Amino acid sequence: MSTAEETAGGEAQPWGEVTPDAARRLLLAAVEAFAERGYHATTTRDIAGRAGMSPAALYIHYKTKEELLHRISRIGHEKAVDILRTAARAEGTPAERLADAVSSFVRWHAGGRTTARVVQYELDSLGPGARAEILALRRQVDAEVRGIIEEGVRSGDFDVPDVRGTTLAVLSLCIDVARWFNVDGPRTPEEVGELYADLVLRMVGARGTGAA
Amino acid sequence: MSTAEETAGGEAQPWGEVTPDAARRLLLAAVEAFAERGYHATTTRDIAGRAGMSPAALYIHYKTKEELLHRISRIGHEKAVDILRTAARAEGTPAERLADAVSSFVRWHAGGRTTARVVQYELDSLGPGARAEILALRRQVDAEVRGIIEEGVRSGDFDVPDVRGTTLAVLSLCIDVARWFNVDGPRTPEEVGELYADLVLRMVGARGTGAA
DNA sequence: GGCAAGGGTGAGCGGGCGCTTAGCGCCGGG
DNA sequence: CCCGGCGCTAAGCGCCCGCTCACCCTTGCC
Repeated sequence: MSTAEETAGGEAQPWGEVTPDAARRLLLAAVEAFAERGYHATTTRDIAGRAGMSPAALYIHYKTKEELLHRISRIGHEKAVDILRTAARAEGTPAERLADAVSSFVRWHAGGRTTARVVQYELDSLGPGARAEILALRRQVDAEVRGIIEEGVRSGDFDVPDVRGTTLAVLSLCIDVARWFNVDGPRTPEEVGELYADLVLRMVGARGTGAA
Repeated sequence: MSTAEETAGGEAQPWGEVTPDAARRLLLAAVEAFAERGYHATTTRDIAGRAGMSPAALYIHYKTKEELLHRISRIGHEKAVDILRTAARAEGTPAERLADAVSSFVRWHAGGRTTARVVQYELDSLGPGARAEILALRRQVDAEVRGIIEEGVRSGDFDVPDVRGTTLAVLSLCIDVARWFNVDGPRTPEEVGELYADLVLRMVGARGTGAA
């Protein structure tokens, strides 16, 4: 709520639940570093330095460097599922709910690009156990979007020959925003969210909304 | 042309132009290793080992590990520009050319996922000079696709309110294929190419083709 | 005021990294 | 038959990595 919960990039995040304070600062520093240089190119000394602490301090709160990535990834994926679930369970036509889901999901990827980058692109750096846990959350993400599209097809609002493939494409489009979005670029997260909601409605052949 | 130019994954690549033979084997080994584990997590010992050589052999043909990535990235991007340029300069309606460009670009990302992954996702691991060179090639990629869309808008075949944004979305969709495509999955590169060409034609509001 | 507990530090260990160097075997030309 | 050069290897250098350990300073309870 307050600006104290935002990073320099202006991203409000649900890191408030992470305690104690030093652990949260380390997690935030790790998100920044992983997003900038990638997990493997980031050193524990760099993370600790960004958090204003000595290299050894990291190991008081986290067992390994990988635990940091795991924690970040799980919190991020839970947030993603939450965003999509909220949109999917809302009232309104399938088209309205799909547009809402896409625009808020895109806003999250663009506005919280730092976090989203780590969440979406550093999955392979996790060990087998942690990766399996995250993949389960990803299946939930897929299921929420597919649910909206299936409902639109049943009600006749959408025209989609390949539901699974189209779901994949819609999610892919949203996720890739984290790769190319630039905070200093010409578009705001809100503008990209609107544009993408429009494009997705076209992809599912929605009648009478957005697409002329 | 022959199977000798293909990797175990079955990807035919233009690595034929790379000589001598040992240099090509090292480059191929680097592509595989970078795609599997990422640039920073790959060791020069691993690359040399995959090519069946000692660690020191690498430095006879390449000055640094980064030069390997640079070479791979440039060859890959040149191929990408070539694919899109060929489709853009072909004969036919804008819709036909856009569908062709998307389906062949997607086939390249899916079929040559190993190479495409390195080309699309390891850009940040390059130094400033090399990155600038590659970014110039990326602008050519963008220009080719934008050109087709602009032409379709002028001729009235397409309905696109935001040409730059839609171009970005189309390319983003294609590129992200390299992230999620799985050789052992249910879809062939050709099927994904067709599906995506259809989706893109819907995104640009193409009249009378593909989208019902 | 004594003291246990816990967050923090400085120094450093073992190891693996990118890269170098001295030298070996093979092969074509005189 | 000798030899120069090239492709390659074995060994290893210096560095920095993830992580540990012995110790310190603050805080709250009696």
